[in-house]
Amino acid sequence: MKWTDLDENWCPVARTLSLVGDRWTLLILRDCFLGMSKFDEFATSTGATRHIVSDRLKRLVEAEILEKVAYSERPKRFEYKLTDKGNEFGPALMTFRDWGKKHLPVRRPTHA
Amino acid sequence: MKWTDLDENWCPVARTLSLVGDRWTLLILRDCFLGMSKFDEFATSTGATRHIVSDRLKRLVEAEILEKVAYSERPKRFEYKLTDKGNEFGPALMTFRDWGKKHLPVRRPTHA
DNA sequence: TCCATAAAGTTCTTATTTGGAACTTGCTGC
DNA sequence: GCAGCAAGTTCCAAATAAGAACTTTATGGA
Repeated sequence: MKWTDLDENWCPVARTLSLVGDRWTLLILRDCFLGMSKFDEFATSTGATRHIVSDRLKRLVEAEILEKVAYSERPKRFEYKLTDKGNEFGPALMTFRDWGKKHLPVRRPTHA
Repeated sequence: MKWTDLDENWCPVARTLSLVGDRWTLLILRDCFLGMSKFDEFATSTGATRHIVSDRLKRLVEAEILEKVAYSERPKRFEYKLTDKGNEFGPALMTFRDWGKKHLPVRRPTHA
């Protein structure tokens, strides 16, 4: 079964997962909430390959979770901004954050 | 980059994703909250292959999100129960559910 | 002029994960 | 002793992801 097949599933959790249910997508969204908006920022911050970043941003724009807006003509440069729909996903990431903070503490500190 | 490399990441969202950040894992957890507990229930309900179900359950048990308990000796049969740690993940699934209900309505009704 | 750098992607090849189906094991009941 | 169930495992083919290099459009020097 392909995960895009979940998009008409009876369960709203499954439908949500069909769209954002993979780690790279969710990490990119986290970065959006941290204020990032550019392609290379996402690539560097998440550690995903440029290929993946490209693919996931495309999906997110298609789903109207992000909006692609030009911040420079010549050379054409774009940034990605959360739409209202995207912003409303914030609480979900906060539950992930809280659960992670409580149940998955870091053993060895990471230096920034 | 492999997603298990995220488990010591500075970001609690990333650490959470390293553990549960894929659609099958999250669907299995959804099923647990719906009261399911057996291998075949997960396989049927999620549509994941038995291979995947086996792998994900192993991970979840290892992470102490689920607990594998025998409900029958001879033949040995097991069920998977949410631990306290697992139960506390409930709010995350609820935010997914709520977001899905609001932003991803089903177009054509699925007949149960 | 020529070279370096930057952003935002795309392309390529190789490795890893999935998908799908069949097989296994230990028992129960007919 | 054959069929069926539950809980997996094994196998191979197909899909996805990883990693690095390349492209395009433009700016800032030396």
